[in-house]
Amino acid sequence: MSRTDLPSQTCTIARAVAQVGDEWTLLILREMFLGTRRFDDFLRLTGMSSHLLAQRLKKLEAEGVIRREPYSERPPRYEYRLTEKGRDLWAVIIALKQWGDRWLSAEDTPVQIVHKTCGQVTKPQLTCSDCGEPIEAHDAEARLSQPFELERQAAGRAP
Amino acid sequence: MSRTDLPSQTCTIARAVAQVGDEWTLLILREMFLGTRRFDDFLRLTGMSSHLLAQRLKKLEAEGVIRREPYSERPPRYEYRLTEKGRDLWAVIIALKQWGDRWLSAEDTPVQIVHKTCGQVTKPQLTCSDCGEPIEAHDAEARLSQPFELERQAAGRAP
DNA sequence: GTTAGTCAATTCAAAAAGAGAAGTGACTTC
DNA sequence: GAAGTCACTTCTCTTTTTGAATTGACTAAC
Repeated sequence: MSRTDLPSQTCTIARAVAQVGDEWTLLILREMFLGTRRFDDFLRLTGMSSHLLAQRLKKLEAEGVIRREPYSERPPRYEYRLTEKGRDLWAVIIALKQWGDRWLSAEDTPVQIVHKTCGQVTKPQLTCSDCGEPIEAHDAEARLSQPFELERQAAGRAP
Repeated sequence: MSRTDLPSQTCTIARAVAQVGDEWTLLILREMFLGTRRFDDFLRLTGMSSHLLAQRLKKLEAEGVIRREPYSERPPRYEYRLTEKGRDLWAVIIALKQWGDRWLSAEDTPVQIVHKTCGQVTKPQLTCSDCGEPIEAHDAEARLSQPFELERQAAGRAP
């Protein structure tokens, strides 16, 4: 199986990975959340090649994660903005950031998150939607749906 | 700049992306959190090539995300387990899952998360560590450290 | 005591993706 | 009218990925 088959999987993690789970896409999203909107700023700030950037922006637009908007007619100029679907990826980027801050940083974190509502610097954490307590890997148990369970048992075997 | 330069960046998101931000690594992590431990189960359940799997497992081991442990001496057999650093990536995988469930799923979610402490099916959400309220992109403001800000201004220009 | 099977890989050739430099077109500013 | 900006596209070269086959150290079945 190749990466191009990921979108057709049942697993929603695999599908999410197919849409945004590569190095450059994640960096583009980081820049989006830092307020970057323009092609050459993405180029400059991510260091990726223009070829790749153009390709990824097209893919993200086709998926509905970002939209391309003219901000000048003459000369024709475009900028890129997150859609609601795109903005919803914030949790993914923040989760990566928290992990990076904890495990990969020598000094202080390069980016702090301020919660506008309460005004404080915050370290967003995952909490249970039911009881509100913070939740980590060992507090949780995964329960597979029956179709998904069957699909997994069948995987990799001759039919 | 190539992907191989990502680990040397100041940004902890870029560093995190360099360690775990690719398609197959994210799928391996999904399997880890579902309890998969053995080489051929990863092969079967992710559909990736054995070459890639061996390579990624080595990289993750070198980074300290997983560890390789013998579970049988004769014949020599190994299994892979998450380290604490690896288990801490749970938030990333869950964030991807929630996004996938919301935006990419036709039917019910294939995987439910049960909070062992309270016994309920939960949809983990990011909350502010200070006030405890749920937090999303528009509630937050990024504040860059000065060194990082300067690095960004300098990026892509001749020195 | 062969023969088949399991598991954890490694090897190899072909195909796909990425990197880096250069070029393009529609303008604006000096 | 020359130079610069922005949003790309094109080109070649290199690296990575794919997919199939193979290996080696065993065990279990006949």
